[in-house]
Amino acid sequence: MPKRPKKLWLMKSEPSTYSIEDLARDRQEPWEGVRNYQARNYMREMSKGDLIIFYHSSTTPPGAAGVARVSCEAYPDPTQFDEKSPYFDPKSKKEDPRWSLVDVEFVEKFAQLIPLQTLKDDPALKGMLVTQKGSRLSVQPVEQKHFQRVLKMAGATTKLA
DNA sequence: GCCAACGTTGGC
DNA sequence: GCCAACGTTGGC
Repeated sequence: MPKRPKKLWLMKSEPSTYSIEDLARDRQEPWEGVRNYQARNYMREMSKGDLIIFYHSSTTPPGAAGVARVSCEAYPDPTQFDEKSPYFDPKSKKEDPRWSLVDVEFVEKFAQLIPLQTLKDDPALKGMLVTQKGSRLSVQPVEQKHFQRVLKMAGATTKLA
């Protein structure tokens, strides 16, 4: 198998639903419930080993909370077929599943959350999707220079390969 | 709680 | 295929 460079991502979660602390406890978690095609397509591009900035949204303040890692290739999200799940999708067919997910494993929790405003104020992060107004996408690609910069701001121990 | 920015749905 | 209505995300 040829090695390919790791891709880098940012994934948002409301900490009241699932936080970096929850992931630290669980070690690994299926990223259920993404119901946006663009976000789904990005998950389908992911490979085991890709690194993720774990972002806390809809909280005060929102911001980058830690680092996670993709732990498997995308597979069908089982909650789309579960009538009792809030993520149930009656239009999705078993033989042609509409929604995918990846499993995500804990890597590191930042000593301190890096607030969105701090990310926005840093000229080195100009162009990073999450700092742009109206960016609602819950799964986004991150450029290496931006990922590296966030790690540095956080004093993170994680190193890019 | 408000509302801007989008994505989705469905009538036509 | 257009687009109005509606729903959701997520910062503030």
